[in-house]
Amino acid sequence: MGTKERKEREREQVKSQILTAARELFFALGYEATSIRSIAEKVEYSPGAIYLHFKDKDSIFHELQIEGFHLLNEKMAVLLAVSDPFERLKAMGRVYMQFAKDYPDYYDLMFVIRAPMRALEDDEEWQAGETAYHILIHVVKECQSVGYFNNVDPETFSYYVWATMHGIITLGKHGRNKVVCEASRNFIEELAFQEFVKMLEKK
Amino acid sequence: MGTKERKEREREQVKSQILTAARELFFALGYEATSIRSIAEKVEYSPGAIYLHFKDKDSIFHELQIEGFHLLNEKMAVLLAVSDPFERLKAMGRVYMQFAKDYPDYYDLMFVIRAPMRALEDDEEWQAGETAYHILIHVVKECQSVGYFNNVDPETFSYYVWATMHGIITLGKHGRNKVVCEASRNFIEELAFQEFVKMLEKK
DNA sequence: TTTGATAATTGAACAGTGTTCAGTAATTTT
DNA sequence: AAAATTACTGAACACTGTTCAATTATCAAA
Repeated sequence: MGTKERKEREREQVKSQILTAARELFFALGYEATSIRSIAEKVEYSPGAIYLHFKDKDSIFHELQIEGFHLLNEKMAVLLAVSDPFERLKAMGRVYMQFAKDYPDYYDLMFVIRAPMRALEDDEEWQAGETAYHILIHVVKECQSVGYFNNVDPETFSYYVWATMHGIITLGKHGRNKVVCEASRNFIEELAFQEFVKMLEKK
Repeated sequence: MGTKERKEREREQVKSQILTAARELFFALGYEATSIRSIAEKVEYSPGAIYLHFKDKDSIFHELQIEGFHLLNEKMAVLLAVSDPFERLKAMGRVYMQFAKDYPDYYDLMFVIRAPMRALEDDEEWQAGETAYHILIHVVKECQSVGYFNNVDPETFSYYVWATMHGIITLGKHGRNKVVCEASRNFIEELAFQEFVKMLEKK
């Protein structure tokens, strides 16, 4: 009697439907504006039914967050094609920036929005989130082995590199600074990135 | 017949009371958790009365945001005591970082939270927000005049410097990355800042 | 096939949010 | 004292996330 297995499958399917609806609404309306009720309506269930598959709103977006990390890791795969360590580091910056530009909502969920992060404490799934950072540390170490970044702790330096990229990505995005108008944002971010690369080259 | 002036004064006073209540609640509970109703209760008015003095919730926090900018500008005053341009630039970074640490809620309101920023579009009061950035550009130019940062556009470079500081400040704060646990956050941010300073020194 | 148990689903309710507005109360002017 | 102006209230609206008793559907055993 494989009815139990089938039920299990059906449950997974419903859960996946909810997740799909949540994803679409999230990309269209953002985190705050995506309500449980709107998700429920999209999958044609009652609001209460959502809570049969997810503990709360956060845990829905936690899954989307994990998706984001996996997607970022996939994007990082192109780095394998770059053999020179420093070139690879630069390419990594490019990929990271492009990811933030292509999926601003994922980026917010992963690195800006406070709420859903709680959910991934003491969680092995966080490995997905760690990976990119570990790759960064690895690449930095490789750079050191070919003469870059001497007399520097690779972990600290990696964190600094990450922070810089994060700053370039988020400074103009949130709280439109007027200093940089919407139109020229991409441009100045690109320039800031190039500035950063120039700095790295001289080390 | 100074009744009109008195009424005006009374209105200002009530507005200031509301602002004070909002500020206290905001620092105690954060932006989201500070409700119009809780503000109203604190000043012993009905919720509707708030809207006699402020257009909406955003415009209340807009005023607090301006406060934050003014406070930051005040903190920047110590820079006048530093004569060497590069030392002044470093001190500016320190002040900015300390401000973010001392008043994290102000910082969020000013540079992270999306919502209240809308309110200060086409607003002369934004000058308060511009000031610090203009000081930064000025200091960078001074640094250039004594041999630092050659062959670099000062505005772009300033933006890059700002973005780096912003990144160092915000990366660990939002979405506790687990990569850096709560306890060691201050430490790694300090190290990242020092790393940045080292980079700048070599330019 | 009917019964009893189990699982799935609902929809109303709770306590909260920002915001509006008709109605009331206080104040000032005539 | 009456009229006009201003200040203020509090109920209501349309939302939010979340819970839970009641209902319905599904399935295993008799």
